[in-house]
Amino acid sequence: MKWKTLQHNGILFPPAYEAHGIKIKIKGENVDLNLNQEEMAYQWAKKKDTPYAQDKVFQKNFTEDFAKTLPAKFKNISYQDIDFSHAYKIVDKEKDLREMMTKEEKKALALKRKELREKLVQKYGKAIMDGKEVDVANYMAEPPGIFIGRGDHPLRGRWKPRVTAKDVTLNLGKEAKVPEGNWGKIVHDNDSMWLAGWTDYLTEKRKYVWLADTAGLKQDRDKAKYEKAVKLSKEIEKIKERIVKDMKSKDPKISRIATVCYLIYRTAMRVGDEKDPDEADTVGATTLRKEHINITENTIEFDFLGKDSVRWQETVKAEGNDKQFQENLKKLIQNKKPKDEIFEDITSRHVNAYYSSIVSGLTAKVFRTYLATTMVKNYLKEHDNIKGKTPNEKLYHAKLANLEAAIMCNHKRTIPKTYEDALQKKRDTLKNIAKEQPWKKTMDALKKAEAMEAKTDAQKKNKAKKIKTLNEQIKKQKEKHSERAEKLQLQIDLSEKTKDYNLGTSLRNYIDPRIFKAWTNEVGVEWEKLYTAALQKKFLWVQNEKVLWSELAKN
DNA sequence: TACCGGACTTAGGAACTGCTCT
DNA sequence: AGAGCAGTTCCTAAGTCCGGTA
Repeated sequence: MKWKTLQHNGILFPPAYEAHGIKIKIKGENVDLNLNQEEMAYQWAKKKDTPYAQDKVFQKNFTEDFAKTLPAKFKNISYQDIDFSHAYKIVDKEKDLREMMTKEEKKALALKRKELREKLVQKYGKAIMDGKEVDVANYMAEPPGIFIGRGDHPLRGRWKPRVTAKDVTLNLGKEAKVPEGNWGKIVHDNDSMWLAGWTDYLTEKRKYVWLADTAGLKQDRDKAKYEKAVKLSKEIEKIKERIVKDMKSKDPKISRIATVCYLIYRTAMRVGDEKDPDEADTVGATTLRKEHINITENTIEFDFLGKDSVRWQETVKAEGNDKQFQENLKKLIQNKKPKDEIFEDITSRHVNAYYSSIVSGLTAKVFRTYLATTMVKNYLKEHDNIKGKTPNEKLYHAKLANLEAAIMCNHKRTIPKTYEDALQKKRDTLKNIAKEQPWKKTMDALKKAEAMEAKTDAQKKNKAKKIKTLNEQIKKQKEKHSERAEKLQLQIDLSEKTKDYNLGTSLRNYIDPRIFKAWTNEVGVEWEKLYTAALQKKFLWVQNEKVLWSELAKN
């Protein structure tokens, strides 16, 4: 049971589509559009300048769904048959109007948006769970639109229809007042955390409305996740021994399971669950195929598409226990074809059953938490001559630790289009800063003061005072100048190092926040400088933890 | 064991905000 | 003061894990 009482105001639906008077032609013939069809055309037009619009599968999928809504004679049209030029014109015009708006108009519009949002949050953004007010995360139903998957998703370009109240199930306490609306179903499932849910027409996946990270229930679970990783770290030697032993097992199935488990422990790879055929072809540890690995004399090379079709390229040097691992892999792929799964009949269930037989509650994903957290802890431990450094250097240092975790978890990002230009600009600015001498004027004043004639005691005193003040001023100016240069230099360095890595995901989901909490306390830098306002709220539970770096650093 | 589907966590990129530098 | 952009939040897709049923 997760709660006793639960009250909320249901969910909000996106506004109905407003007609723009879009006209289209199919094979040269004018075709009238109803509101739904026009909405589809409008959404397509909004995508026209993105790479999606050039994607053949995207075009074909959209055209098919669009054709389904049209008269029978258009059933078999192809993308090239449709003339969207009027829709494109309308979208361009809207964009122009937005850009032509004056500062004041933009500001007024932003303010209006903000006010509306605040009003809606008042009504839908709060729930009362067990007598306490808690924030709701996503209280709005997903708007209709063109499905954009990641990688080669077979459904990309298809139309995701509008969700209405009758599609939605609300989860409320028995005592709660049912919010007004034509809801599909009301349930009182106090074993669940969701407030509302519906099944997505297109993907046939269940969608949910959840509480925000700030809710007590969420905080407890987040802490429990990191506690699991702590438990794993305490038992890691035992686990490793068992896996290494079982990799040599005579029972081929046990050996296979142990080999996948070693892979996960060694690389922080995801376990790799079963997938639907109408999803992008991505893999994890248990679903790796022969074509994804290459074994050389003393390495194992991995190259495959993982979650979100992010490429995972890694070379594992086979040393120590890795030798057995390498041997097992070699044997496993021996008589297989490139498309064959390396671990054949092994699934995530086998892996998790095996792990939890060693440590209760242990599953594959805990390894990613454990490995990312350990990475950060060890990096900070090994680079501990930091206390005398500036706050900028300390934070830079923490971010390098964060980067280690991101690399471990393979949190890659596409390099931003403006990356090179932005970096060059920073380099140029740094060069200019080096040339600047903002203390020069003060220096001149100092020289003048020094040359000043002073006869009486009062004059001498006055002169000395002036010289002292100017010297102090110069010192301050120089400090400020060098700090500015230092800050920019560190920024440049970090942006080069994190070029294609995304630090946010590991910070949010994998690194035990108590590590950075203890470390920032230890070295005297603000914890808040590492975590955004939203993350500070997510990790509110950390505030009640007594964490000492000296204790954490012991193991 | 195979398969299905529900519940919950993790994920990258788009959209937006607000801060810094000129 | 205003532009430009870095940092942050939002969005929702895509995973993990597990219970249930045949």
